[in-house]
Amino acid sequence: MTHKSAITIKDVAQAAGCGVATASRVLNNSGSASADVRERVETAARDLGFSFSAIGRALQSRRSMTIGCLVPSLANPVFAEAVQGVQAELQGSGYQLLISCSNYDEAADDAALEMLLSKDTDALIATMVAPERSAALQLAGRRGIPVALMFHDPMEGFVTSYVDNVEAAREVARQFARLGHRRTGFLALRFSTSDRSRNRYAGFLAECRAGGLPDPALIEIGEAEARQPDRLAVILGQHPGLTAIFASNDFLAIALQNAARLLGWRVPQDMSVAGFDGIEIGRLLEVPLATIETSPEAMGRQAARLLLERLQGGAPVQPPALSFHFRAGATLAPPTPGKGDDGRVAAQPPSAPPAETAQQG
Amino acid sequence: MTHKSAITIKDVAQAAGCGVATASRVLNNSGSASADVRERVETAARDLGFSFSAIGRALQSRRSMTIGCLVPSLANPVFAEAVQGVQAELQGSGYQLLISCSNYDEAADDAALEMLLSKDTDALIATMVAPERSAALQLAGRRGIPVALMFHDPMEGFVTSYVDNVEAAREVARQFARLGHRRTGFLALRFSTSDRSRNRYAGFLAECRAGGLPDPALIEIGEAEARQPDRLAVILGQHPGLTAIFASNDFLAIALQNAARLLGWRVPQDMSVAGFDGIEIGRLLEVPLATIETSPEAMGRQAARLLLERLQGGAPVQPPALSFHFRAGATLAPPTPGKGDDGRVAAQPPSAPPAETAQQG
DNA sequence: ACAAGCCATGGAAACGTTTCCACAGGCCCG
DNA sequence: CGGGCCTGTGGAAACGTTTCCATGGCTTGT
Repeated sequence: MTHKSAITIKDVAQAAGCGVATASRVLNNSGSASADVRERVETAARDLGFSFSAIGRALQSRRSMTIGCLVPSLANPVFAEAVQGVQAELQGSGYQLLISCSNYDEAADDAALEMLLSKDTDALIATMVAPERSAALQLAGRRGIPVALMFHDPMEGFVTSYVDNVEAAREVARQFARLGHRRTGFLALRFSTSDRSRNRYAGFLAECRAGGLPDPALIEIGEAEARQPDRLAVILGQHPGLTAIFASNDFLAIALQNAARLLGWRVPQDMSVAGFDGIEIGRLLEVPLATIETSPEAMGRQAARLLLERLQGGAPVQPPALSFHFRAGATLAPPTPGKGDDGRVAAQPPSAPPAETAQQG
Repeated sequence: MTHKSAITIKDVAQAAGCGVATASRVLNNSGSASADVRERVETAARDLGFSFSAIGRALQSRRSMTIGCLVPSLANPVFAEAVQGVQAELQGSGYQLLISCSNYDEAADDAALEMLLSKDTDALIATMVAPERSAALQLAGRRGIPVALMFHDPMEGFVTSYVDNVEAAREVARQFARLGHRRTGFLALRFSTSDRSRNRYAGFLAECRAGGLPDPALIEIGEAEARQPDRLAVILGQHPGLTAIFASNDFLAIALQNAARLLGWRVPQDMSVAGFDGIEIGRLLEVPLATIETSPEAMGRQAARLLLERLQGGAPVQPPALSFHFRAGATLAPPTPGKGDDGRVAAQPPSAPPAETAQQG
């Protein structure tokens, strides 16, 4: 108790007057032991305040009971929630979570993964800049370490927990089109380092084309513009003809509205906006945000479950994409005739009330 | 490479035709070795794809190079950012982060801490429901494991990284009073499990009294009310006389405005609102949120730094509280005369323009 | 009453690493 | 030319645990 530490099973065995093997059996409830010695060992362990050394155990069992988790950043609530989901699912399984962040840096990604691997993690969960190029990820696979990806589309050799960004983005495009929007834009943050962002654009673009609409404008911005409304406003001002913009995430969608306000544009009258992710605050705003609702928490849970199954000997099996859900919001309305656009009225004016939801998955 | 795994230093030594001791010395650049054998060992290690087993090392060195971190939940961006700060500060130190969440449950708190301890973590960072009652925390202290708290006020026997919630809340009360508000309220979520919430109320109450104002109404709500605007509106409707409400965090402040809207109250004309934390979205809203800005990221970084210093042999030293900053916002205005209140005009009408900021720490 | 089996038990090996120690050879200096 | 001292090297112990195996005593069935 008052000692520095270091009460090993050897101390317990000595205090109980038995061998370490016996003490181990008693404390693990494995093998047999007489009531007598069982009592002595348990008392000794309690009195000495003994607790197992996970390291000793790990060394002998070749399992660290640790799962490594790599995400771009915990400052992004989407990833934080996913990790929370992983954590929740791991509760009670005996596995602990070792986390690492890459800050959206591809080199850091690989380095962090290697670090986790060198820590003898029993399994890995990762969201990366470019999983398809990651040497460390390949290495993990070759070593037979179970790996689950999160947020990424299915990829040869790895299971993943994901939402179909392409399909979700198509849904947004359909909503825009149904309201009569023709000149649209896609506002992207971290386009080069996020396959999610790229997939959303790809889906949006594909559906616009499928609907006979002009290609959406791709507006790429950096961190700085995202958090400085005046700078974002300048960029937005360079795209005057757009009547609806799809932002690659909800935070961006809110920042976008702020920038629009600086330009004197009203949402949704002068410009419609849709986001992605479905963060809860979006629902509470004075003008509720139209967005694609997803559940990062469920994604984390699923990824963790996939790993646990494999750790228990199951075969890797790729589950279907998680469902998403279009959340209607007041940031979305038909374009004001004559404003910005080329003046043509939408081919299909919104006769039906806006669909509340679209399910997929 | 194609093997399951398990290339140990023994294999490297064998391949290089030397003893394991020599291989260890070469690979660690400790002790001496001839250029000849050095070359052979390095080649062998590279060819075999050898990497050290952290477990073997930990067992022998008695240091796991792992730091445990316990927070209530990663779904709360405040804690997620703090962990991100911890993570960032630990980068390059060689320490890895083992995280656990208690979901605001006191029993889970203690269990999780014990779990982390049993994993042989070299140090601990924790935010708990009740650190002063935690047996596991005491145990860690007795074992000589460096511990740093986060978000908690200084506490005998432990260093902590924190912001002075009492003082910050007093600042909010002063801002309210300066604008002429008299009948105020404090909206609290998780009052019983969060000393932060309680301290904020305590400071708010103290300053109201110091300013000769009536005691603020304490409005406690649960998770359910926080995320269902209609239910929150019902509760809010039971407190008709209040002209300004201080919400214990920004999310709550936004939900509160939503509820007010449902009641037909305008913010700030019918009711002023202030939050706490300073989340970024608050700045981007159409009606920017008045709040206390803090930096959870800095808190995490500081906590991590404290631990690293102690792990390098430094003595524990309690740093001063981190600074906070009152962020003015459009949710705050003088009360409309005659509305709700007892009709008396504030003793000190706001002659000076609202102070932009208040610094502390 | 004796063989066969079961139960309780402890010694020892193994896991992967670092480090202490011992040993051998070569060098310098007296 | 011999003693002391570095340098390079490898064997072995230690870290804390689990598990294999051997041992010895006891029970059970014939």
